[in-house]
Amino acid sequence: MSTVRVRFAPSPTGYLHIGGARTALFNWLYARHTGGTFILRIEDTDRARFVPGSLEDIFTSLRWLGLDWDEGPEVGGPYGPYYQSERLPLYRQWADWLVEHGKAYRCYCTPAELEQMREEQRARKQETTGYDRRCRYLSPAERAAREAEGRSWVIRLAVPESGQVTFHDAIRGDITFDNARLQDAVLLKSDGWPTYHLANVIDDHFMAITHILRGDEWLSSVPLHWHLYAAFGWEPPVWAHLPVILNPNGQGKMSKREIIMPDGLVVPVFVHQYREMGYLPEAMFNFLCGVGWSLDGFTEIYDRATAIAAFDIAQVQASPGAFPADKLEWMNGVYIRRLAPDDLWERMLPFLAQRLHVSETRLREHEGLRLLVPFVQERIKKLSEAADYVDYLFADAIVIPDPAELVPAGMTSQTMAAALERAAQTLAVLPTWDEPAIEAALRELVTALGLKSGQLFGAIRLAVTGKKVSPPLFVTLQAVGREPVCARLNAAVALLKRGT
RNA sequence: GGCCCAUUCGUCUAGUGGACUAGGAUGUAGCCCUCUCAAGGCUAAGACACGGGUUCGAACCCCGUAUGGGCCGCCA
Repeated sequence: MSTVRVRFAPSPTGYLHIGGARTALFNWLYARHTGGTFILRIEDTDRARFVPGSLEDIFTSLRWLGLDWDEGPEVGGPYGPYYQSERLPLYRQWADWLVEHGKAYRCYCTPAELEQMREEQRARKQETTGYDRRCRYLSPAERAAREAEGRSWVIRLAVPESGQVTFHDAIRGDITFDNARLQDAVLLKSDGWPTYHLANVIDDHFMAITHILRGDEWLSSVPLHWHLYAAFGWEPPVWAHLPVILNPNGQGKMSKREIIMPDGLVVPVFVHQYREMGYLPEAMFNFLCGVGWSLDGFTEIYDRATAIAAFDIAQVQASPGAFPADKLEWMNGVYIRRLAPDDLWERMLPFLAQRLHVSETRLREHEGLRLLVPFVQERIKKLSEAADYVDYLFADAIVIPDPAELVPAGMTSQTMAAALERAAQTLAVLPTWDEPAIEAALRELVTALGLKSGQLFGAIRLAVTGKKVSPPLFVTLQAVGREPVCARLNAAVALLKRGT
């Protein structure tokens, strides 16, 4: 029994996309499930579309998700090199082999000629468009003439012009195509570099790939690949075409750039963007598993080991699905709440430092901040949101744009000013400055003044934090500290008195 | 336009001929809790695209229609 060997084969033409990450994940899951090998191969045959930095991004994003590769860049392996740009002689050798054996041929058409041909086909409204094989049946003399002219050429595969090809897809079952619809695809470009089709088939063969799990957009090129394997006399691997991920609104393949939803919500498409927004890698991993696959139909939260144990290609969804952005939001919140407070603290620090413009060192020394972490934890869905719940800790003074908001229904500026004054006086002389003492004192004050707790507490919250929403009040006051609390309360009192 | 793939609550999905009065999750709405917002608990509405077959019996098998998606490059 041969061991499973799967690969993720991105091209460095952009940052790691959510769709690519899901493809990588399913390959990785299958490898880990079967005890097989997960290979990373870089398909850098399109020099024109190379994007600087994309390679590094692919590596760091994969590692961030915990998708470690057993063979490939930076780790090596017995089937290298793992960059296609370093395997050029192989492709040329086998392309020539195909020509020598009559399976492929040199085509001397220029891009301009091909464009003109397509133009004519469109004008005629021809049913089948594409290369008309004009160079396939050149006589030896014609061929020699073109060679003598020194014309550049590409190598095209000579696919059968009739008959059918039927192949098996591990997710969709048997699929049949008519050969008549196939193109004599270019295998080797005029610059001597291979196209995807050639390089992919040769590498998969020589890297002993057993299963190809890739995006659905490749399904229609399987017949071509099938004929390539046949021409070489090689055994094809098992194909499994993963459903494409659609935009969150279900319309169209997920964009290559960020998506703006009708309600203004921005949905990023690159893995690094999610990392930067404060999504947890374990949440992202769990979430991605659920796009096109389901553990058991009812368990939503599960770890890597559970996913690995249960993963099965045959259970992968065949139909395309929208990117469930709202579910990711929820799931990240679940993972944040599950974190040990110390763990969350460490992960939050870089985000806080960036948003609050305060050094991590100073953040670490801030006892009040540390005190609020558990309360922030159950309120945020992304690490980047934490700053919104603690920024007032680092403010010199609180700005209350609208003093009227300090005064709830049933109260006046005067009564509230008096109440806040009493609160400040009470808190100023509390024997101890901690949450139970603060709560006891303020609840007592509420009773003494004949108020509802919400009336007073809401005003104190606004006066001290500048916000209507914050972590629970008493621990928030403790975190802010006695001096600033009293100062801010008194500032609010002054504001109210000035307003009347 | 041609070819190929797909079609279960708004969305992600369970379901592989009888256990389906179609399950879970998210989202939405309501209630409880409550100092705000969350979290948590409870409840509600919400789907087998349509039409034909096959079968004692169909979400599940077959055909057609519709709809969605993918591909038709010297891109991957």
